[in-house]
Amino acid sequence: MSTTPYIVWFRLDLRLTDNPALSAASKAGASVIPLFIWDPGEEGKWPPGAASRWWLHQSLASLQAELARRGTPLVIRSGPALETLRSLVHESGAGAVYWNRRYEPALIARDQKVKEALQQDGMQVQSFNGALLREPWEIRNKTGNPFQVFTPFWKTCLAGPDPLPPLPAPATLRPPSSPLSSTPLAQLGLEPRIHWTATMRQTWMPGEVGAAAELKRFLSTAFTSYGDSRDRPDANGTSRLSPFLHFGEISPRQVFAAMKNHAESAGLPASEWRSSQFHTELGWREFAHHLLFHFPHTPDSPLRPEFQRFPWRSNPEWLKIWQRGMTGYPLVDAGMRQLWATGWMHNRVRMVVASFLVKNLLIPWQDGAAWFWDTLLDADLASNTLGWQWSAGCGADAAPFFRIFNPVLQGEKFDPQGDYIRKWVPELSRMPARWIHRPWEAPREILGPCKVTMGSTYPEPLVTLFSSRERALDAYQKLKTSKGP
DNA sequence: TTTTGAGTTGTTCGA
DNA sequence: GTCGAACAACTCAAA
Repeated sequence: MSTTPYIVWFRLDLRLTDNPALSAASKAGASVIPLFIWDPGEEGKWPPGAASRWWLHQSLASLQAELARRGTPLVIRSGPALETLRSLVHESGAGAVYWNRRYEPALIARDQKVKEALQQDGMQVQSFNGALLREPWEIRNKTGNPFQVFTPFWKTCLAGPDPLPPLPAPATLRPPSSPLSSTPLAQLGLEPRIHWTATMRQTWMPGEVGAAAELKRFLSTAFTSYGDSRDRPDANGTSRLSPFLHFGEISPRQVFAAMKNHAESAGLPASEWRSSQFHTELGWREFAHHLLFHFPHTPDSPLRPEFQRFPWRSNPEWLKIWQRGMTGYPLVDAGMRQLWATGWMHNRVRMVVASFLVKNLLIPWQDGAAWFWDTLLDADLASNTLGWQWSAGCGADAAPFFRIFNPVLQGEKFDPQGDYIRKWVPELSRMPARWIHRPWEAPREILGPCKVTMGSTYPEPLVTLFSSRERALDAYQKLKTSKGP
């Protein structure tokens, strides 16, 4: 064992269980100094948005409490990472810095610089994989290139050995001999000044404990009703693990292992649970990171270069109407309002609102991605980029451009009773299921008693589905026929 | 080496 | 009402 303390630099791995950097440091160091550094400026164009900052605050509070319980207080500092690390090394006499990797392009570059500089200082520096089942550089197709199609990518991932079982939380953490100063969490200013987080507080319990509870809740349905109910925004059928996974309050290895155990104890054959729809969702998370790593320009630019020429039409007014959930299409509006109120939106509805923005309104997908980035609690650069490029048809293995969701049909199919609409668009709550997804077509004798006046209590549709669809297909046609750089 | 078939999440149209 | 075809283009792997 070393005679110096080891710094564990916490980033998007805010947990004690299955934390490779923490486990390694607690074995090797004389003591462990858990550190969190707040410097959003180092995250390039993608510092955490308002919703993410709220979650981060709660999650840090939870980590702080867990570490305090073990007698090893979390050190919180703000400022440039390298400078902060160097001064903490100076104060504490630490001999090593360990962390778990991040995959955002700006942070890969930052971490590389930090690593080299600290090594030149004579520090031992080591990074670990705490966020993915497979590292992006491990997976290649037969020609040695990164995959751009999901199915062969995931098949290749699964062909390798199973991920190692999750690490237990270190049994004991030895605190440094003298206390180190720490910035009070509140001073980071992560929580919004205006108080709009009441619903989020009721909906979520950020932190490692909350993550474990959410996983436990979900497991009982993961192999039975998930396949049927995951598409139903009117039911609580999804895993809701995305924010916990993003902040690393639970690792994909833990989820993988829990699913495996649960399936085996239920006597489910491996072939069956490995092809279960939720298991595949873990694959999409991996695929998103794979793509971001190999194609680092994709948060801003389309993966398919010809889409640079696509005739998007920026429209700040329409964008605002979409953001506020006032498009006149109930499913779109319900989704956008759910997002605003809770920091989360059902996956099926995310696809519908994205399709509506980029296809029916022809607004650049980057505008939608930016809004999701600011408002989603689970905002994740890899997943957000994949999702929007998939929706816009300009990404890897993307939806064909002509696949344009019809929000009315999607509503009638996946929210047949209209319960999701009633919850998030209360001005339509009296509408019968027959008309709730198409109120502008409802006869007067229905609207009246339901206290709905189109254009007054609820907006008229912003565009007509038919003509906006034609316009999108026409724009796409032009893209195909125009040849250019 | 070349060819072939399949590929997360849909809609519309016409038979 | 139901059903298949059309709606693109390209990646990837298997034949």
